[in-house]
Amino acid sequence: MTTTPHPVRVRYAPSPTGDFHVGGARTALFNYLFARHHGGQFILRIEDTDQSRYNPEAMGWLVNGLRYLGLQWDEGYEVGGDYGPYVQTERLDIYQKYCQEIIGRGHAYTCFCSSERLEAVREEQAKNKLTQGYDRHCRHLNPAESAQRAAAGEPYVVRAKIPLEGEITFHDVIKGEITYQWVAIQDAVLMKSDGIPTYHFANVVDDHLMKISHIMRGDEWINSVPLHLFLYQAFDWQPPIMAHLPLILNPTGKGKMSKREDRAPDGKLMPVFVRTFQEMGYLTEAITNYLALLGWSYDDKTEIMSREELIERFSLERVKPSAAAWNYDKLDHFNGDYIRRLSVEDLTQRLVPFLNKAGVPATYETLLPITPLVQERMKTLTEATDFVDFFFMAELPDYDHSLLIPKKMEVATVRQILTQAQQILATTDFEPTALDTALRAAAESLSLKPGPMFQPIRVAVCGKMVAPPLFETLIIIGRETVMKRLGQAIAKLN
RNA sequence: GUCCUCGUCGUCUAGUGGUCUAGGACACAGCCCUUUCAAGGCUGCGACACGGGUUCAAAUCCCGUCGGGGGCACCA
Repeated sequence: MTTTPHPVRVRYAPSPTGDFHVGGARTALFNYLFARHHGGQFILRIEDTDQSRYNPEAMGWLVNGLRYLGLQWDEGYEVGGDYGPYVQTERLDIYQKYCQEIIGRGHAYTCFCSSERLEAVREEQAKNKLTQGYDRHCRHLNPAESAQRAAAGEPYVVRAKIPLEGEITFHDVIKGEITYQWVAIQDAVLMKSDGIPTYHFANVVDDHLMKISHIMRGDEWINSVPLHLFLYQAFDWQPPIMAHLPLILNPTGKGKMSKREDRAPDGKLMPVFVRTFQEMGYLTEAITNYLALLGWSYDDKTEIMSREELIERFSLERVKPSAAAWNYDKLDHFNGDYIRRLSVEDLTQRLVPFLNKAGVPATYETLLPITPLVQERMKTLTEATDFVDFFFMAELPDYDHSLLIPKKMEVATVRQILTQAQQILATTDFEPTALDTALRAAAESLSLKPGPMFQPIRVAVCGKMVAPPLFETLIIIGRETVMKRLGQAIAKLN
């Protein structure tokens, strides 16, 4: 087996081109768990070598997302460290230096082909159904001559001089042994014509310079490993241990998880950005636990695990090689579970901002007694609004009077129920046992079961069919408001 | 197309030659509890892609087929 090098240094290296995606979050989480498990360093490096796709909002989304997920990095962007800078565009001179070195070592060459020519080559290849790729047109140019042309200002890129034959085999901790024929590998661009390195080059140089011990990244990168290994060899560097994480697939299992937030056939939003999950009220603990289980498992039954347990138990050996489909239902279940595990105080505190944002003027104090009534009914924090809004309204919004009438019940009966309720609630102590006794007795006197008796009262007081338990609700709302709403309901029936 | 890779219930997974008439979770169905909705309890439905080997014995090893996913940019 692979011995784990010490110290363990792993990195999450996103590029600031868009919103922070759950796929990236899972990669970051695995790196984080691995680092913590081994007492190593978790590093955040920014790979912003694509000037054209740079999105100024991306860094904010990233940093907020990582904070929300509780993935504190030890070194890197904003926190610094001994191997900085950690933003690639601040390391351009470093790449230039190594670029000259690899050319000098004869493992890379300058290429003067225009993008027009490259496109033409590709078109020709496509037409003849040949393998796509650079035709190595400039590979055999005389180095001295090339240097002269470059010095004269002719635009050029630098390409890897990939071996023309033979094969390369490497070991991936998750996937095992993998072999590629060198012929299948392109003479990839290392340095773009604007002097900025490509991902491949910057990534290898940085991982080496930053003493990265393990590379954990999405499976979509595995095809670039031969190129990277070529670079390590060219520089005579020791490559890190590789671990390619299984991809996250769409809920349907078809294709890698969408980069955009679409709606399901039933109209429900299917979030994919960390920020959206946060806004919808998914708990850090829940989403993190769910994410950990996408591709990794501890045993045959344990699913709910605290951060500490995750750190203690995580290992690359238990990461599966096959892709996993995202399951919103299961995430919801986890979130509901974690919500129920929260103390009433904690949940109340977390709920207030969500309610306020939805326009419900709840405060910690006013919400505290209500929280226990709704705690076990929520899957997400945003759902709380529907359960508690009527507690905070002076006037109930208009609702259809038919809601007051249970199926198969006469309007006259409903009127009776509400009138009875009015009489009882005018005098009975607002205390659970007293209410229970009085209202059940009333039901019996009307030859009704408690259910049908309570339903019209619930609707009258809450304005909706589904609401928290009745007696507790009545008590919190208070006699005065209850009496008023009962009166309004009766009026509605006339 | 080509290269790489994956293949256990609908989904997430346990399983590394016998303890598997394949275990758990989500979802679904039924029942119980019950003042609505939940939560909870119980039960059920439901899988080793297929075909060949190897072996006394295969979900587990080998080969092939089929199916899925990913890559093939001066993007990462």
